Amino acid sequence: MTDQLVKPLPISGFPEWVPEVRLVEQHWIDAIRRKFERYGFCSIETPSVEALEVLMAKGETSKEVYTLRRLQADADDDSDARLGLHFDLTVPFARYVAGHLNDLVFPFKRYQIQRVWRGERPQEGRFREFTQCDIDVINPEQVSLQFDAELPRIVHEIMTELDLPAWSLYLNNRKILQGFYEGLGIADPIEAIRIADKMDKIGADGVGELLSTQLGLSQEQVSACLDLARINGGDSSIVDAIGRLGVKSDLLSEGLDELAFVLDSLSDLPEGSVRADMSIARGLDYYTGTVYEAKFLDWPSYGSICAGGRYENLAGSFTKRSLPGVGISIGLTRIFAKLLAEGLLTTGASCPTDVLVVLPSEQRRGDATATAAELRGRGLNVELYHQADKVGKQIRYASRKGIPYVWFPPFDDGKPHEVKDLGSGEQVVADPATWQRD
RNA sequence: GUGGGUAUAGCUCAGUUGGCAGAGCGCCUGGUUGUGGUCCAGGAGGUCGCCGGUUCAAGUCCGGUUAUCCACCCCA
Repeated sequence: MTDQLVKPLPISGFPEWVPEVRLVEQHWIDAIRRKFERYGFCSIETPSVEALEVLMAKGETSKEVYTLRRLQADADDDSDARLGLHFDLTVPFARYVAGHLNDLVFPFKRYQIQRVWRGERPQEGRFREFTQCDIDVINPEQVSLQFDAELPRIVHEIMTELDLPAWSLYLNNRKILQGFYEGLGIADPIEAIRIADKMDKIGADGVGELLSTQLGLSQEQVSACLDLARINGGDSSIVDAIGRLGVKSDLLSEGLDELAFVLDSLSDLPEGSVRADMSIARGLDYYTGTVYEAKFLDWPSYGSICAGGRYENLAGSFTKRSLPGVGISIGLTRIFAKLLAEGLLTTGASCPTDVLVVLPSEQRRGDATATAAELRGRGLNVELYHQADKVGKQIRYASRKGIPYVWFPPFDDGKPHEVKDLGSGEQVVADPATWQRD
């Protein structure tokens, strides 16, 4: 027992915002949601926890999963022990689809905006709790390649609407990488892909070094890999460039066809917003075709602000039906936090209130309450100042919260209502039944 | 998990070779009568992260511990 104060420290990696910042974040979420719905994606929400075996179904991410346990659980009670907080929205989505096969209409297009948790060391742009905005399309047997192009288009429209600093969406296709590496006779293409993905981090020399020391590749193989990784461009002409490297495999040409299709489909987007880049691989091993990764141009090492790709059978662990899909995720928290840190967010009011109704005196409370109610009835967000403080203090309250208008009910019988515009300082006679804000 | 930095007021930080705890911003009050922002005056607010050691004396030096930040790993 103690009556000492607990320091109200924020928890590292678990961001929270002051009201005026949160208001901006809510507007972002609204904009993202509207755009997802504009393309016909429907919303689902899955529980924050999944069975550990679901979370572990793909990849070995066990170390970053937070597990659930009651503080006072009996020693022999492990009923919750098999639950973990989800670390992304794709795996829960796959489980959801597999579990609701009979209730869903396919191709199933869903969006999901939820928090996820990862037990990693927090850093700039790296959080332990953050919000992802996912869209995925999933369909039995096959998903049209059109979706591979539609998803980046949606993301492009959202990022444009949010007016983000310069960014680019990088595109690749796992089939190209895997086919190319197999065509080179590399035994472990998956591991080679993983190493190649570090290109922007450790550079071509570093990647070459790892490829030769860890995978034992020959000098020719290494230089071929690096030649491939160096190829990038905004249109399908890069397909020819890759072809000129002289490696042949069926998988490779399949990947090249797909990539060319996606690039051609997006050719109307502004120059540079979508680029193919052979050094992009994505760490997650369930991607099998198109992969996406977006970054800020000014802060390339900040990490990806958006990522996704195509997977042939993500739900394979949950059902025998073949359920390929393609999806993309916007890293809302990562993007938002960066803009906040760079001072690039324009914040306004800290509350949604349009009008503060002044309480002139305790005797006038009835009038003031009625005035507030009338304004609310006309669709305005209105709060009544509940203490008969000095008028200056009441105005100051409105001013500090960013409330644009202060309403003065009559201070004496027979006097008119007045409304003050805090932006201009102007104060005019007004009728609560007809007043319109500018 | 590995390596390095930091820890002083609500926030951002100063604090000399060890000698009584500071600034800016923010907050509260006042500058008469029914009006915010600017300006002026006043005020509140700190076991100097925590535990131990050296010393007449520790925010300052030493050891430990915790938190935090950065890099690695990995990723939105």
